[in-house]
Amino acid sequence: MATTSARASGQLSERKAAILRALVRQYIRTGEPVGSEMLASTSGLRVSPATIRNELAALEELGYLTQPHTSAGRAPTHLAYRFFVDLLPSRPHLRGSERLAVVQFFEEALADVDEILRGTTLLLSRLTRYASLALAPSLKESVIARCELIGLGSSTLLLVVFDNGRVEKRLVDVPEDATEEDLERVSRSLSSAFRGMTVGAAKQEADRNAAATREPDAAVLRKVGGALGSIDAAAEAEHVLLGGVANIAGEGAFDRRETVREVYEALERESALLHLLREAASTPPVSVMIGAENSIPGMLEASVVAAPFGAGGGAMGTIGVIGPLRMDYESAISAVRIVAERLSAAVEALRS
Amino acid sequence: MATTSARASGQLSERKAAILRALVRQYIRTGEPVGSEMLASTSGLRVSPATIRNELAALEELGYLTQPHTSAGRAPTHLAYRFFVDLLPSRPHLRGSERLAVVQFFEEALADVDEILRGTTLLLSRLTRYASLALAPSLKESVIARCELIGLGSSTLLLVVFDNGRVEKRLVDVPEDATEEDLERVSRSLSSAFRGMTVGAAKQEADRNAAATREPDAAVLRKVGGALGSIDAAAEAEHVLLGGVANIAGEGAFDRRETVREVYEALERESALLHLLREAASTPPVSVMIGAENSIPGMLEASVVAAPFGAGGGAMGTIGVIGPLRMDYESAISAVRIVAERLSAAVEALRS
DNA sequence: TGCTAGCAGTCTCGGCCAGAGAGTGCTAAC
DNA sequence: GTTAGCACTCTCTGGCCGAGACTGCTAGCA
Repeated sequence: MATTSARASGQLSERKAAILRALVRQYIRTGEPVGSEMLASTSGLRVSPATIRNELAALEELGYLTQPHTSAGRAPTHLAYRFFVDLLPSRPHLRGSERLAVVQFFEEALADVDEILRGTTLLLSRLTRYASLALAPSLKESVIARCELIGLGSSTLLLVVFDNGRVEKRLVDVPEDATEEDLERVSRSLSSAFRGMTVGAAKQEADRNAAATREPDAAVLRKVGGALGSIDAAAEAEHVLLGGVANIAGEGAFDRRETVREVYEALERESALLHLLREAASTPPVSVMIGAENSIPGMLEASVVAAPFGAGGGAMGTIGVIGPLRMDYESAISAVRIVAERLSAAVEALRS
Repeated sequence: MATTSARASGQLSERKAAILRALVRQYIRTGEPVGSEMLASTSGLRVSPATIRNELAALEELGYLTQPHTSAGRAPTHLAYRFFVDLLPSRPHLRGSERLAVVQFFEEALADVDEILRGTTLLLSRLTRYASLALAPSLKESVIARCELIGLGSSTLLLVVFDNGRVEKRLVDVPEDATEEDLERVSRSLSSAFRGMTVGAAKQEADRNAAATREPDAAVLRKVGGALGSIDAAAEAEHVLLGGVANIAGEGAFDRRETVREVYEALERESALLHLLREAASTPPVSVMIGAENSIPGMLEASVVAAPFGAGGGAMGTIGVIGPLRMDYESAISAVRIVAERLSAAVEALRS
C-alpha cells in the first residue's frame, strides 16, 4: 500500500509530495523563493519547520528544487512544475463569472472558423491574462466547395473556396496565348471537377487532366495545378492567430527583459509555433509544455498550455496560452480546456 | 540676413541650433544625457565648454532641454526632437547594402497588395530595427471584379473579389424558402450587375434591385445588400499589418518595462492605429509624430514615422515604423520614404 | 560685449561596512 | 522519526565616503 501510493506520486513519499505541491503553489502566487517556516504554516501538515527542511534538502537532492543562495528559500525546477501539473485534478474549475463569459461568447454566431478563432484568442487571453494562440484548422482535410479562375485586367486569380468557408487565392500567370474564352472554359470545368476534393487531391487531378487535354487548355491546367500545389504546401503554414500579446510584457509574467524579447521573437516565427501546436493536437484533452519541453529554442523560460479542438472527435486545430514557467497552471488548464470544449461544439454547429 | 536665418531655425541663433542638433544626435546615439564638454568636442563649433554651458542654460529655459538632476548633462525634450526633425535634410540616404535589400525585395512579384504589404512590414523592421506597421489600401476605392453566392451545405457564402486581388466574404442567411435555383439565378446576376462598382455603390444597387424584383429573389438580394453593407463598413477597419514587434522589447528601444507594455497594448487596438495611420496618409511624403503628437493615449513615449503610398499619386495606404522618442529619425525617415516610393511603384505595376 | 578659464557647488554612483533578517544544515535530545 | 536549538551563511538595506561628472557663477580678457 505504501509503495503503491509512492509510485502513484512518482517515487515521492506522500509528505514530500504534499510539501512540493504547497511550495509550487506558493511560488506561483508570489514568485519568491519559499522557506520552511512558511511551508510549515501553509502546507497543512502538522510537522515542524525543521522536518520540512529535511524534506526540502532531499527534494533538492532529487532535482525538484533550487536555492538561489544559501539563505534564500527554495524555488521549483522544471521537474517540480511537471510533477505539480501531473498531479493536478483533471476536473476543470472556473469561476462562475468566467464560465459565463465563455458561454456568452460562443452564443454569438460567427461567420467562419477563422473569425471564431480570432475571437477565441481574445477570450482566452482575457480569461487567463496570458498571451494566447490558435492554430486554425488545416486545409488539408477541408474540401473544395468551389474553384475558379478570375481575370483581373492584366493578371488572373485562382480562387478556391472551402466547405468551411475559408478562401484561398493565388495569382496564376496563364500562358500568353490563352484567350479569355480558354480561361472561361477551363474555369467552368474546375468547380465541377474539384468539388468535394481536398486540395492535394485536386492538384493531382489537375495534373492528370492536363495530360489528357488538348492545348491550350492543358497549359492553363498545368498552371492551375501549380497554384493548387502551392496552396496545398502552404495549407497548414499560414494560420497561427495571436491574442493578448501585451500580457507578455505585463508585470505578472516574465521577470527578465531579455526573456520578454525572446518570447516575442518566438511568436513572430510562425513555423515554430506551428510545430508546437501541431504536437499539442495529438494529446487531448490538454497538453502542458513546461520550459524546455516545448520545441522552440529561446523559449526555455516559457510554458505553453494547449488543447486540440474539432468537430466529431477529429482534431481540427489547437488553441492555447503561453506564459512564464510559474504560470497559474490550474486556471490556465481549466480555461483552455473549457474554451476548447465550447469551441469544438461551435465549429460542429457551424459545419452541420 | 541674421533675422532670416534665425527665423528659419525657429527663433534660435545659428549657434544654439548647431548645439541643439549635435546634442540631439548624440543623445539618440547613446541614450545618456549629454554634457557641455562632450558637445564642445563634437559639435564642430570652436567655442569652449563654458560658452556651450551658457547656451544650454538658455535652451533649457526655452523648453528644449531637461536635466535629470543638476550634475547630469542635458536630454532633449519633445520640442528638441521636433526641431531636430524639422531641420533634417529631406534627401533620403540609405547605405548601399540596405538600398539593395529594398530593391531586391520589390523585384519579386507577389500576388496581391496584402501579400506585398506583409513582406514590406518585415522589410521595414529589418531595415530600421523598429516595429513596423502598414495600413492596407481601403476597399472603398477598390472595384468589384466578381461577386457571387456559394452554397456550403447548410449555409451560404457571399464572395466578393476586388480588382486588386483582395477577397472578402460574408455568411448570408438566405430565407428558408429560397431554393438552390433561386440562389443560382441571383448569383449569376450579381457579377454582371456589380462589376466595376465600389462596395458602397454595389450595396445601393442591390437594395434598389431588391425593390424592383419579385420575391423570392428580392429577399435574397436584400440579404446580399446587408452583407455588402457590412463589408463596406468593415472595409477600412480590418487591415493593419504589423511586423518586427519583438523590436519593441529589444534593448535599443524603450527603457521602462511599463512603456513596453503600453506600446504593445496600443498595437493591439487596431482602431487607434488606423486613426493614426490615416492621419499620416494626408501628409506626404513623410510624417513624423513625436510622443504626444500621435493621437494614441498611452503612447506618449513612442514616435511614429509614416508615409503614404499609392499608385498614380493617390494615397492607397500608409506604412511606417514605431520606436522610442530617441529613435534614429534620420535612418527611419530615409527607410520609410524609400520603401514607400518603391512600394508605390510596385502596386502601380500590379494594377496596370 | 561676448567669450573663456577657473572654481566652488551639487548631485549621482560605486564601494564599503555594519546590522538586521531570512533561511539553512547540523546536532543532540525526545 | 521528529523536533528544538543553534551556529552559520548570505542577502538586503541604509549610511557613509570619495570619486567623478556637470553645472552656474565670477572675474578677467579680447
